[in-house]
Parts: sequence; structure tokens; C-alpha cells
Amino acid sequence: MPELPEVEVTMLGIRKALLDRTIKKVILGDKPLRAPLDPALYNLEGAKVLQLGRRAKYIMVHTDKGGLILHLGMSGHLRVLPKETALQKHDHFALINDLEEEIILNDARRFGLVVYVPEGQDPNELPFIKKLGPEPFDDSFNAQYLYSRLKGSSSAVKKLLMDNSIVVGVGNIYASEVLFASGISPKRCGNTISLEECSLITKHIRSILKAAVRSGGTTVRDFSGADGRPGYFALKLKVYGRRGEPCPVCNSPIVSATIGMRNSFYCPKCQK
DNA sequence: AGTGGCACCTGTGTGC
DNA sequence: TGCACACAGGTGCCAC
Repeated sequence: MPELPEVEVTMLGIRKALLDRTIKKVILGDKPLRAPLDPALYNLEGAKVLQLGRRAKYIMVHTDKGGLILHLGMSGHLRVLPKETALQKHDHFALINDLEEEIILNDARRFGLVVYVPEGQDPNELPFIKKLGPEPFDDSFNAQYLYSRLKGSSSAVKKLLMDNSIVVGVGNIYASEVLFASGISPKRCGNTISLEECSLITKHIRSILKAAVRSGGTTVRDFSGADGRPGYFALKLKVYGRRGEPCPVCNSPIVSATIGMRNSFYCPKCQK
């Protein structure tokens, strides 16, 4: 489901129910997600939430009794629901705050992740966080940097944009959209992308991700924010999911191709 | 080291 | 209607 905009929208959506509130109860489902649910998560009962943030597609929660890291995987979503809402199928993790609101993680495919970070441990030092590349909105993510990372690679540029160690937050939908906006074929090898093209790519990653956050994210199948409302950026997608439809610029039919085992959409005429 | 392929899991849509 | 199959927004591990 979620790329950076969807995670950002979700994080903002649960913010009000968590920030400066106390976690009264932790509920763990019995099925494992990407990793089994750690019983140490119960340490968060009685904790006061000090800060909420996002790193890549991870939601980071800091409390006075340790940290919590949430990842939505492919199908996960977090909802804030009124007190005593019964858990549904695929609800695997829940927090109840001091207002008795329930913050529930539902994840049919169980590719998500819930991690407890013991008090005093720096979450940024966890291996899966430490290896992440720059945030797309960081100054360090610029044309020169991207060029240096692409120029040695024979992989398709679209696959490289989805590589977390190069830049975080760009998933399958936005990689297609960014390359369309940049006029670059998703099949081009990284080592054929010029510095000028890297400048276009960095610019469009920022503008498209920002616009998607403003629209409440992209709902392709079943994404919704913490209030249950869908995102509306799907209406603004120019190529993703539009095989056979006319290119919004030149009217040629949009085509799709499998790149790095993921479906990719592009205009063969506009994208060289 | 860099790269491609596959695995994890369930739900949904399509075609027969 | 039922069934089989392909596919879905992410990520980590494996073998080359």
C-alpha cells in the first residue's frame, strides 16, 4: 500500500491520538508480521508519547519508556477508532490511549513490522534504519549525489529510484510518475543518466511526493488515512495504472513493462 | 560489491 | 457459480 506520502498522511493522522497522550494498553495479535510481535512491546503500557515522526516508510514513536517503530508493509493501515471497537480480521496490533481511543494496525498480507526500541537505545542505530539512504527532502539528496549513485550502475533507473539505500520513500507508483515527469524512460540504465537529468529527477521526486501528501496520499486499491478516508492523488496520477490510456502530453498510448519484477508505466514517446 | 530473482502472505479481479 | 491464476503500494535474503 504505502509509499512515503501514505506513511506521512498516516503518521499525521494518528498524531492527535498519540502525541502527549499516555498509552494505557497494548494489544498484540498472535500472528507474526515480517517479524513476530515482541512481548517487550508491553513495556509501552503507561508510557507517555513525547514525539512522532517518520523515517523513510517507518513511523517512529518516542515515549518515556522506549520507542516504537511501525511499518505498514504492502497492505497495512493504521486507524484511530472510538473506545471498545472490537478487533477485526487482520488487526494485529493496537494501542489504547488515556482517552480510550484505539489505534489499530490492520495488515492483511502481514508484510508490516512493529518493533520495540528499549529505553536508551537510539533507533537510528538499528541496522534496518541505519542502512537507509537520505530523505528526499534533505539537502543531501541533490543532483550531484544522485548522479554519483547512478553512474556506476547497470540497473534500470526505475529500480534504482526504488532502492532504499539511494533514496527512501519512492515506491512503485511514484517511481513511474517521477520518470514520466522527468521525460526519462524507466528502462534506462543508471549509468546513462546525466547530471542534468538527475537534477530533474530530484526536483520531481520532491514536488510529486509533496503534492501527494497534500492530496492525502494515493488510493489504488485500499489505502486510507487514519480517519478512514481515501487519498485522492490517484486522480492525479499521469501514467501509473493507465496502460492503453492516452498520454496526457502527447496522446500516445501509455504502455507497461515489468522492470525489476514490478509493473511500470510510461509513455514511449515522451520518455527517452 | 552489484545484481537479479524469489520469498514472505492474503485478497481481489479476470478469464475460462 | 466455481475454480485457477495473475497480480497488488515493500523489503530482505539468496545465489550468482
